[in-house]
Amino acid sequence: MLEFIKKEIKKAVGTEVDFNVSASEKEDFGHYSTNAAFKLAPVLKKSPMAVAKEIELNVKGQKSNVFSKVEAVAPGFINFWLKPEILQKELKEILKKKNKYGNLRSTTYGLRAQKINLEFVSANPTGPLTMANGRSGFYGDVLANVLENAGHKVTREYYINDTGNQIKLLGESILAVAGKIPWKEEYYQGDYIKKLKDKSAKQATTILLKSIKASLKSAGIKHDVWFSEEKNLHKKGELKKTLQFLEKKGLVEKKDGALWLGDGVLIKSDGNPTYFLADLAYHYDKFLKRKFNLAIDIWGADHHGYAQRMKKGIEALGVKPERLKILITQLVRLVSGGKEVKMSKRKGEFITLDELLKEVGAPSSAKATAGKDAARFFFLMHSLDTHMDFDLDLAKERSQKNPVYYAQYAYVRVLNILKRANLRLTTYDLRLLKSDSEVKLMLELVKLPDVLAQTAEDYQVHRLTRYATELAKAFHNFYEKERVIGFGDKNLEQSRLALVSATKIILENLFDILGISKLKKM
RNA sequence: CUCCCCGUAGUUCAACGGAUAGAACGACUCCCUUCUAAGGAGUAGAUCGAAGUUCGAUUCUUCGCGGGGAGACCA
Repeated sequence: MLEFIKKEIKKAVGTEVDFNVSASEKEDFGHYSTNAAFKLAPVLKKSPMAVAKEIELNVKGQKSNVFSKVEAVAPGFINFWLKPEILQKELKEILKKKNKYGNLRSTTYGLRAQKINLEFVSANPTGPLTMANGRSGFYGDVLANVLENAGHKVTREYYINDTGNQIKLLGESILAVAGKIPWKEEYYQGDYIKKLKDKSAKQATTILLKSIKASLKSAGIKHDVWFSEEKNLHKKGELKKTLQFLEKKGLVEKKDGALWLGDGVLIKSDGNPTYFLADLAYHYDKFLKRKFNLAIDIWGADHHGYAQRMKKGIEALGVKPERLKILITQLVRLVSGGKEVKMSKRKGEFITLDELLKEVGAPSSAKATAGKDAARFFFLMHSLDTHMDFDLDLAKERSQKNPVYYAQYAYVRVLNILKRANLRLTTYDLRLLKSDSEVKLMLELVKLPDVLAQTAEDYQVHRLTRYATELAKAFHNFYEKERVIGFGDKNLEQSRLALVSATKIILENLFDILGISKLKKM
């Protein structure tokens, strides 16, 4: 819809200039508004208001005018009201395309389909998944959905660091907890280590990885590829190959008995490879062997300092650094009783993802997965840059008020109406839909493609949860104001049923992308 | 010491450089003989400070103040 309106306005603007169109938040500002006059004013050396007036006149003079009202407003905004036919036509489009509405593959958004590798979670198999892993897990899962919906080919990947120092430590920790070797400060603690007694490091890794997979499954987070550092890189000699590749290019230096690439060590003076080299080999694999156009890595803020080195590293591999996008998620702080509780994986002090899902679940619900939706929505509401404060007690208390239920309840209401209705969507006349709440609902419904397109561009996934709340609000409002079934007017009833059907479609498409359950009853 | 992120209603968070800064929860008023009140209508309530750029700054720049995170031959 935005693109469509922009095109219309562009005709009236004439001059080539970059401007914005956005859906208005207030009724006074029309359905949509633009800042085109502000952008054009310096070019024409006129005041924004004068330019706005001119554009207003041009729009009004157009033959195929799609607006019922155009208004230039001080200091230079132009507000647009869509003709009802335009909205009605779009509503028909929803009813026709059904679950394909919002799918950008077939639209004019002009996105070039890319082969994308999205790597997320990738927690070391040295302990259970924590709730912080949940944050990047939910985010990555939904981002993948959004990118796929935009027509990209997405591989969801989990990189398993199943070799190296931390695995060695894990093995020693198990022995130390059992009293077989002396204790060291850096060892892992926690009950789960005790349960692993008599297991070798390798066995323990396998067991822990299994539990990680189980946690992700119950959280509804999907991965396509489980990439083992040990099997897919070390055993295949990929580190050596990558090192040779860099040496051939003359980029590797020897200093203090170690091999360096820039300011990063590739091979330690004891002859062992570093994580950096393994990571380079991994990205060599992503870009040069598997030929992804774009790799998106989601990392925790505790690794952000490493991003710069990684970018330089892949540049050394001959890959343009823009092809690697590193998204940093800020850490989740755990708060209890107003005080921060330090989480430490090593010390075994953390809240696992499993615990979170269990605690946040609504007690009234019989469904075991109830917490899944609440936790997912909670994390997805926040931008990745927020330093979230998470109070488990508060979360438990508030979980019943989680906005996810607000959205799901709207869906339940939709289903109830349709269940009771004698629905024959052949006789409806959308022109009958002109009350305030009906128009507002329509305006929300048609936003879906815009919201999805923007998110596929800027990765701001939290926009989707906001949209879900706004859409639900528009529907609840409509539900309250207008009766759909059995109020006497059969024609209007059919028209409203069409509107409700369209709402069902949009909610379903949105829930699918968010990974939220489509509850039939609440 | 250097670098990165953050600072917005009582609380948790939104706001491509745009209009009267939005939601949710909490507080306070109202609304269930009608498709589930897990709902609706309404009230009160906020940009850390100081300069600068701009027609316009929560947003950009600089400097403070406060919080979080980095700065290994760990991963």
